Amino acid sequence: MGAKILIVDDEPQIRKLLRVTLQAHGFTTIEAATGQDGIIQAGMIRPDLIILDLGLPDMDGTKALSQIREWSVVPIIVVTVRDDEEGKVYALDHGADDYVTKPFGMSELMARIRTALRHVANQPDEPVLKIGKLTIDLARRIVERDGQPVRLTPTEYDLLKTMATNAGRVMTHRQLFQQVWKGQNYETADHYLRVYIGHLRKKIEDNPAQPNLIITEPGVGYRLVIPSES
Amino acid sequence: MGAKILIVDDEPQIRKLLRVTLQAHGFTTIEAATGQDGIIQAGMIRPDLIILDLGLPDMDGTKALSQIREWSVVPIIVVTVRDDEEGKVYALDHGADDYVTKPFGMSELMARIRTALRHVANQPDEPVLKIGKLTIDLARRIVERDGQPVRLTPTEYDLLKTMATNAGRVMTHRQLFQQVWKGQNYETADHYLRVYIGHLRKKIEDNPAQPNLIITEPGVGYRLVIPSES
DNA sequence: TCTGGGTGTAAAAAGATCGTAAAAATGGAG
DNA sequence: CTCCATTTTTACGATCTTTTTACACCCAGA
Repeated sequence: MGAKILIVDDEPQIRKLLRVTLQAHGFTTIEAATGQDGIIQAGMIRPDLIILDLGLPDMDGTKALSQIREWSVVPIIVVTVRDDEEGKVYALDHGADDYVTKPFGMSELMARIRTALRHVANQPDEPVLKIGKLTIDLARRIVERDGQPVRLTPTEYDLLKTMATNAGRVMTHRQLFQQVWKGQNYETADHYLRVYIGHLRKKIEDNPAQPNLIITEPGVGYRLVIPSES
Repeated sequence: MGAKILIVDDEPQIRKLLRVTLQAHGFTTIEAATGQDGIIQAGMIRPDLIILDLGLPDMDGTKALSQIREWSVVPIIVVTVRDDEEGKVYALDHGADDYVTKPFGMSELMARIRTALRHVANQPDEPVLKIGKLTIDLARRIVERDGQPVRLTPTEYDLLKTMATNAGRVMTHRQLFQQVWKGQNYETADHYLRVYIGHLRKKIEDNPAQPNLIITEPGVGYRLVIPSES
């Protein structure tokens, strides 16, 4: 996942424990020992989640909570030794997204972090390749040319995909063949390629007879040019 | 505020306690004593939040949790006597938004309810999909075409649901089969698909012979097109 | 001008996949 | 047990892809 998590706690051993565990779960961690520093870091780094200890030396943790909430909706999980119900209610009503009492189980905290992150779940951007007037949406398996969808057969699509993911680079006959016709022995290979390159050109080139997208490198292979070149 | 809250708990005295307290705070309450009834109520009433006891007589509470999560993003606060960490992690990772252990303080629960409601306050997520002239109400399990209800068998519905929740995207044969025929081995799979895609087309396409909703991507799978495309 | 490797189109044959109807099996309700 | 809706299986023709075959091309170099 790799979300950035800001740890605001004055006890070094707690910070270390959190840091190690979080990093073991694939998160990136930033640390702050004081409320003041925590607020600054929250503004600078823009973490995806904040773990906030209420028992800070320089200021009341709830103060830090309120200050961060003035401009940010980042999920904040409050972690504290105080177990009084009043404190929980206060923190939750002042913007905390969860409240965990020390000592807490690490796996529970991790689950609560996942839950909090889920609330702001904006699914990661889909990989969309853009090469000139060509758009290739790998997740949706959609190819568009000037916004118009282009119908491709599986082999055509695979071929275009491998060239697009290596756009600007020359792909040798052998490389293309092995990527598209997986695990078949190289026989009439470059003839297949010629046929399918032909199909592709007919479908995505303005003028298939004079291709300016799929360039042939004689004796070597083919190359999908990226727009800056002509 | 007046949010509707569904209470799913088999103990009448707990339900009463929750009902009285919640109503005192201005909430509207609905009650269910069993998991089965809870799931039905969740679909019928569309509560703004659900309080779910895991210790239900008729079914495992986590089962109910998962079922509701299939079509709804309503906040669910799990309330239970079980205090084991494993259970907490499991529930949180399966869609619960919070986990409170009995006995709990009422004011804390109220604060956690307010926090949970805050999360969905600014993202009204209707569990109703609209794709062209097709309307799919995931909560009520109702499909309409031009306002006319469409009768679907369970398998047909599951198939349409998985395609609709991934509208615009190509679903491979394998993906569709695993979603709809859960945990069966891939054998005559794509044949089942052909048959059921045929059924669906007959029921939702204007002209089943020339489908413009469920289009087949030969060699790959099927795609439910979203209206902007033709 | 002829020759030959590498290349580009077209269209055929071969092969795989797809759509439909309808029969057989399954399973739940009464 | 019987009925009925649904699912699974069977069968076959239609359609789409891939592979194969055929031939024209361009451009060196002899």
